[in-house]
Amino acid sequence: MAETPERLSARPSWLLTQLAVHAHRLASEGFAEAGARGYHYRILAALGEFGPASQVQLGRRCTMDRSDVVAAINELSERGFVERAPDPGDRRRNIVSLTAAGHQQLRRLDEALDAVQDQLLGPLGAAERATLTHLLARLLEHHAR
Amino acid sequence: MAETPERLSARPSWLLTQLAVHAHRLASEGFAEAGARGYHYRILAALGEFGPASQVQLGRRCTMDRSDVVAAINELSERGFVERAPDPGDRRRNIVSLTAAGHQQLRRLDEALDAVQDQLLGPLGAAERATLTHLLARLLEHHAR
DNA sequence: ACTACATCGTTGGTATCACCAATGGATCGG
DNA sequence: CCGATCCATTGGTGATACCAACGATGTAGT
Repeated sequence: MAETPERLSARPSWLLTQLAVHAHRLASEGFAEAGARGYHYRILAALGEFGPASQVQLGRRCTMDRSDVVAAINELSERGFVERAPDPGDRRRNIVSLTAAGHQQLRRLDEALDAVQDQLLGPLGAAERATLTHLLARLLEHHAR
Repeated sequence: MAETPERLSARPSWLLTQLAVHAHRLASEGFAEAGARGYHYRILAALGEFGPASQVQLGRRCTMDRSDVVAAINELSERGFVERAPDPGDRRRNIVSLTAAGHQQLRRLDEALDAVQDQLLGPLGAAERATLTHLLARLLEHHAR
């Protein structure tokens, strides 16, 4: 009983979106322990890898809308993880950069997210994980063209 | 430029959730042409495959919260796609069933969703699609245990 | 130089999905 | 018969993903 209709369970779009729900839940739980959420991690990750950036740049790198970047940075700066400074070369822009506490938070969230991968991929062996990752990466690149 | 941080792009949870965004967008566009959304399709699909059911049953089969089932059925019944009738054998329950128009809408949405699968899986060959589907199905079953 | 256009941050929305708590009516176990 | 449970419903919340519009600023065309 409580069977899922085959119309759903046989379709890749269903498998993908439903599994994403579980992935999102696992990640959210990990982030919540550090008082963060997905958008915060994206911003911190982009700053940690590419260095200080404008908010539009962050939006592009994180696949986030500009308005959502504003809110995320507000929250991150309230907690002292990032700093906003006016760009002297272009006064329309803000330059957002990581603080020391921000680096620390990023490392913390990194660890939490690593644990999530294992939970998510659960019963899959190393070769299967690689296959899945590769297929997903190809598809994502195709759709993000 | 506009590169995605490797912390994100290298993680299966990121690939999965981001690809799910694309899948959801494609499906939503398909559904929108018929004036529907995901929850509506789930309910129609469950009714079409398993026949009339109570709302709790529908919630279990569609992975939906009871309160969301209420709202979806309200909208579906306003459009004449489903009917609510009291269960004579248990007056706590409603028996929800498909109308003729509901069957037709289900077929319509089925076609739209089939087209979505092709768009979603884009560049993948048949064997790759099967591999991906199989891996996703195994993981989903694991998490839905 | 002046005008038209584009860009950036910001505000203030909307939709979808997922989930939770509480209520009142109905049913069932003991 | 009474307490526990089940069901539908109401009324919320949070996260993600969007969109439109505004003012300030910068750039390009003429």
